[in-house]
This record gives sequence, C-alpha cells and structure tokens, in this order.
Amino acid sequence: MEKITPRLPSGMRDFLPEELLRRQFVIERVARVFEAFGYEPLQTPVLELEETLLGKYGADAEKLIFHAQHPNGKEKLALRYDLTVPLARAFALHESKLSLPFRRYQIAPVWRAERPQRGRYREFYQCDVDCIGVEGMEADAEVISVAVMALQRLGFSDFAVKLNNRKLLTGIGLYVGLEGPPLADLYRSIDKLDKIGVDGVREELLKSGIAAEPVDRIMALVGSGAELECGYAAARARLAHFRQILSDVPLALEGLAELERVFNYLEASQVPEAMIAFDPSMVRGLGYYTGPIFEAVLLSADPEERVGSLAGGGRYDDLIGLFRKTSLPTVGVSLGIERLIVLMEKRGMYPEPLQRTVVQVLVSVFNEALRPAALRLASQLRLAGLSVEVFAGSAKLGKQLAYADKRGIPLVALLGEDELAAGVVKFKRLRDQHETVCPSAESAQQAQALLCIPQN
RNA sequence: GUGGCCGUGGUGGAGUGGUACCACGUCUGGUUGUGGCCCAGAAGGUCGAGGGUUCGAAACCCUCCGGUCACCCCA
Repeated sequence: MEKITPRLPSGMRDFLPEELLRRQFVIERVARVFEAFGYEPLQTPVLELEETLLGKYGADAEKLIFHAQHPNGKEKLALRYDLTVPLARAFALHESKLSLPFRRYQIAPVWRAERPQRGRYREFYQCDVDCIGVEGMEADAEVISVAVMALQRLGFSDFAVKLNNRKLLTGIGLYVGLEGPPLADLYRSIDKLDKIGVDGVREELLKSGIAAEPVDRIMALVGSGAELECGYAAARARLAHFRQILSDVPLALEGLAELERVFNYLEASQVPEAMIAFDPSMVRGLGYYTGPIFEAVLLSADPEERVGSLAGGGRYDDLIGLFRKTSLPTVGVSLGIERLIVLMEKRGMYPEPLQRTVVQVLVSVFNEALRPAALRLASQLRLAGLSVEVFAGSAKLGKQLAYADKRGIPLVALLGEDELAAGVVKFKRLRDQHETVCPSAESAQQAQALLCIPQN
C-alpha cells in the first residue's frame, strides 16, 4: 500500500503529551474556580442537528459551520460552532430535570471553518460559564467575579475587565437619532476605538452615512476617555456624567443603572478595583447581547502579547427563547482559553513541579532474570498511587538513566542483584543525583518522600 | 473571501544557474551496575507537487497544494 504523508486538516492540531499536560493543568484549575462558585459541569455532543444551529449566528458566521453528514444519514448534522447555542438547546430539552437558576460551565472544543491565523484554529477550545434564570445584576457581577478569579488563579494580575451595556450603546444611538440596522455599523466602528483611534472612528462613522452633527455627539460621549480608567470611583463618576447627558433617553438610563448595580456587587465581592473599569467604547461582536457586556483585557505594553481579550461575555436575555416558549434571563462569560495558554507559555507561568510526563518512577531492569522482581516492585509502587513505568527491552543502565532523563521522569528505581539479595531498593533522583537505599517494604513511602509527595 | 511573504534530511536554518551544507535531534562506540558534558563514527534529503526556460534548476517563469502574516470576521 502506498504511504500517505501524514498531514493534519487545516487549522487543526495534535497535542503531544507534554503540551497536553499543561493544557489540562489550565483547564482543571479554572474548572475548580467555576465549581467554587457553584457552577456544574455540562457536556453536550460535538454534533448537533443542523436545525439547532442554523439561523442563530447570522449569515456570515453560518458559512463557517462545518457540516457532518453520514452517507446514508437521515438526520442533517453539523459540528457545534460554540457552546452557547447548545446550552440553550440542552437547557430547554432537560428543563424538567434542572432547577433555576441553572449554573453550568463547559470546557470543550468547537469548530469553525475559518481561515486559520496566529492563535486561531478551526478546532479550538471554548470555556464558557453561564447562569440561566437570574434577572438581577447579581448574576452579571457573579460571572465577572468568576472570570476575575479564574484569571488570578492562573497567575494573571495585569488585566482589567471593561464593562459596558448594550442598552447604553443603543441609547446613544437613539440620542443621536439612529435606530435599527445603522446601529450595527455604529457598534462595529466604536469597537475599533482602541485600534484606529478617535479620528479613525469619526471617519468610519461619517463614511457609514451618519451626519456630522450626530457623529460629534457620539464622539463626545464615547471618545471622551480613550484611556482606560480603572476603579469604582472613576466608574461611578463617569456613569454620573453619562446619566446627565443622556437624561432624556430612558433606555440609556436603564443601562447606566444596571451598570451601577453591577459595580456595587463587584465591589462587595471584593473584586480588586484595579481590575474593573467602565468603558463606553467597548462593544463586543456578538449580536445577541441585550444588557451588560464585559471583556477582560491584558494591560501589557508588550506588542507580542496583544492577543485580544482574555475573556468576554454579557447578558443575552433572548437566547433561551429560541428553544422555548418564553425566554429566560441569561448571563455568561467565556474565557479565551487558547489565548491564555499561549500567554502562559510565553511567560513561563506554569508551576515548577508541573511534569513533562505522567511517569513518576522508572523501574530499571538490569537483565531479564531480574525483570520479575522489577515488575513486582512496580506493582507495589502503583498500589501506593504512583505512576510507574518498567523499562521495556534491554539496555545498559546508563541508557536507562538517559532515557529517564530525556523523558523527564524524576525518579529511577535501581533493583540489581545486590539490592535483591539484600531485600532493598535503591532510588536515584535525577534532578540532584540523590541516592537512597531502603528496605523493599518501604519503597513506596520512600519514593513518595523523594518526589516530595505528602503522605496522605 | 482579498492581498503580501514563505515551503531545503525528524526540527530549525545556510545555499540566487553547475547537481546539497550547518546546528540540534537520532543511532553506534569510548568494555564490567549510574543520565545530563566531552570525543569518534554512522544513518537520514525525489530541495512542497506538476509543468516550462536552459547544455545544466533547490535557485528563473507558470499552475496547484501547504504554511504564515495583514484585512474582513472572530475565541
């Protein structure tokens, strides 16, 4: 048979053990934070019925959905595009078995047929935390707190969460006499503020057909502080300023009041004020947001670290209504887990004890006659909870040590004729060449001590 | 979807018209039960694919494929 050159589908990746161990470390750590706030794990199939996904993301996005058809399949299937629509579907389907508020997290791959780019893949992990069924702003503040703590637990401290409200943005549109479709252009242009600057946004708005006078009024509001000002006092002062200017626009006032409440809850939840800011120019792409929106950005001067937002989310009170007679208030946040991993990689943020392999002990085999003794030792160590590899094949001891070193296995058990005769095991810790001999009955304890694993 | 750049042994690179080189990695050895260093040696390449120009192409031209970056969009 002809050999096929091994290739990956475009935009997809293999994760080799060493990298996967680091990814799993990140995923497990954030999952623990989610659970600390009472969020439950949820898993849904990677395939959904087409009808579940179609019509939910807009025409442009819909073209990026992967379709997955079985040759004789009767069902039309597609790979999930995100975790939010499947959540809505799953919740509506299993409502009777769930209670409100329903808090869940899901860390799983999604698929998009986009052109791959740096840090952007066709198969990538999303990490979503959502709370269904709470109308009040305590839910918004809660998911923001979750995101902040997750980022902190991973070791990030130089970031800030920017908050805004879709109602406020729409209100600003009303304030200048815009409504309906032109609002989308307005959002898109404002969103580019930090990228193209005040003048750039002004230019785009004028180009999109908005008259000069309204554009000036928009810029006076949104462009007033292109600099990010963190802290609760600054946020409240700015909210008050907006309240004054937009006093005739009820929708804007509603949005401002919501934000005020979110800030109050965040402060009470001890979210550090250096990590919080009101940013009226922050938009977020997705159309389905209906209330507060938020985005965590890295405060780094390093252009190499400009990877977009670390996390983002908002309230989307209409989404569940897609699968249900009446909708339910819902708010969620998504950690940009792929970006976080890239950053942690770049910054070397993984804790030192994080190993390159799951193997903790390599049991060397001096010769075939001694293999049974090696196997016995290995099973004894495994019963104590250790991950143990017995050297396969035959090689000189030097080779076996070199192998352990290359693999990153921290400890080697040496069990030769002398040790066997004396009823002992010798351990060698590669990191510092430290060698100890102990009675074979105590070998598991000894290994754990050498690996610095606390006893029970 | 549009445009720029790139594609050389497992990996990263040098080589701009005369038939391929470096580093790392891999393997073997430096004899008896101890790795990371050092030394000696070895294996490994249809120079992304196909076509064209030329006496001769990894190099020049065309097409395709793949990668990458920017735009669009987005995590």
